[in-house]
Amino acid sequence: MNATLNEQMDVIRKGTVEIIPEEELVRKLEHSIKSKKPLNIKLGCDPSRPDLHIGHSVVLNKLREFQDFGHQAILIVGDFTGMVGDPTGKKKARPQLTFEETRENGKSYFEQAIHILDKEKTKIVYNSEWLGKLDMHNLIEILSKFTIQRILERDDFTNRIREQQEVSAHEILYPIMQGYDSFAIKADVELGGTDQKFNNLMGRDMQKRFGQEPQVVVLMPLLEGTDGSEKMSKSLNNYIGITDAPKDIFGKTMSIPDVLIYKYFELATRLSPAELREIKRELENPDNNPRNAKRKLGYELVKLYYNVDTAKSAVEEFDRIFIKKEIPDEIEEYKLEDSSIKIIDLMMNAKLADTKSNARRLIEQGGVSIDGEKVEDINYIINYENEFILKVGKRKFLKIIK
RNA sequence: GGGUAGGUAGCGAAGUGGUUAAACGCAUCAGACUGUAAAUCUGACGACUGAUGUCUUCGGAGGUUCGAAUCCUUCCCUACCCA
Repeated sequence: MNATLNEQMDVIRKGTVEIIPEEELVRKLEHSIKSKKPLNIKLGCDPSRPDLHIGHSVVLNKLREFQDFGHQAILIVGDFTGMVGDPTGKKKARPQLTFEETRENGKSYFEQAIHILDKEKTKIVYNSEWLGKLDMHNLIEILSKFTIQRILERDDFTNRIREQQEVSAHEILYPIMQGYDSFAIKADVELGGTDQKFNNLMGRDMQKRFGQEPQVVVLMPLLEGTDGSEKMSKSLNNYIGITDAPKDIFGKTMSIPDVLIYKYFELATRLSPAELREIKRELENPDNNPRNAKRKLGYELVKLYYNVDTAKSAVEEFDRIFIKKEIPDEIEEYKLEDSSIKIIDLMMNAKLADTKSNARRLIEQGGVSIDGEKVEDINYIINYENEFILKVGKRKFLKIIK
């Protein structure tokens, strides 16, 4: 807790879309510094999808930054909402989770999140602890403080009503419940993606109406996935998982479009504002190859989720394969059963192609080579003499042994 | 319960009796180029087959027809509207 107000604000402001309202945050921080009391930083997490990717990391990184300044991180697992089954959005109603599942998912979320967060300074709570205890009287008391108009202001609801899509009655309770969470844990700050704006503001309202000092809402941008256009998500397969293998984290990073490089630096790494300014300057200089910036980005990400050495070897490996076009130093081995086999069958057996047509296609298109020599003949029969390297496409290597 | 619109390959979406394994877009994969697994360009993209070719697909099941994703019957499912 030694950082000054300006130091804290400089870091906290980094990458945010909106801080509502910023003056209040300043005031809270001032007070916290003076009284040496940490702020309660709230982050709600969805209990249904436990696979974290760097899209989730945007908000977690921000939380970590707060922690590093000595503040108290509180992860709220929305198990109560999870048990009800959240139908929000256009997708089908989410499956209702059992109590055990919500605990399991919460645990799994936590285990992944501590790759980013400071374990010692992270509190994890389940909102059923308080929501499950409310009775009808309490609910009526809460509801009486809000109007339907206010709740329907949420874009999502307005749009769906206009488009004549259904809005379930209990859905309007979700913002209320989330807002109540803020009250229950006395949140000073709530973090969220821009899509959470309404819900997070609801927390402010709730606290005000119950006579508590309202939280400040810190909104982070949504991060586009490796395809460069859609929001990162597992279902679109454009994600970089925080538990992905180092070479995958690095490789996927190298495949993001150039325009996203800075955004990733800003949101997915925890570089300091000064370091970010340096990156920005380098990117703006046309003499610099953006590849190098991206290489550094990949390095930073691997370092974040593994360590410096792993990050270094990921870079070296990449250079070797894609810049020098050599072969990687560790190649998976495949044990050959027969001493003579058709190339197509070998590709099938080794799972380098899912169908024979596909294997044939790869050969026809010149994507297959043996020890660096392109295979031209679809019917090529391999007579095994010595171990050799089979390469399919740009990045699939297999050492064939016997 | 009634009405309407639909269910086509990974997704989106054409096609409404015959060169239709099925346009097009996206995604994917390969190649070229490059500054990278970026961008751009080219190609492939149901399965099997060395090639010619063969076989199985258009929600399910039946049927009409020389011939159906396209017509008929029936069943299932989805969306919206009315009650």
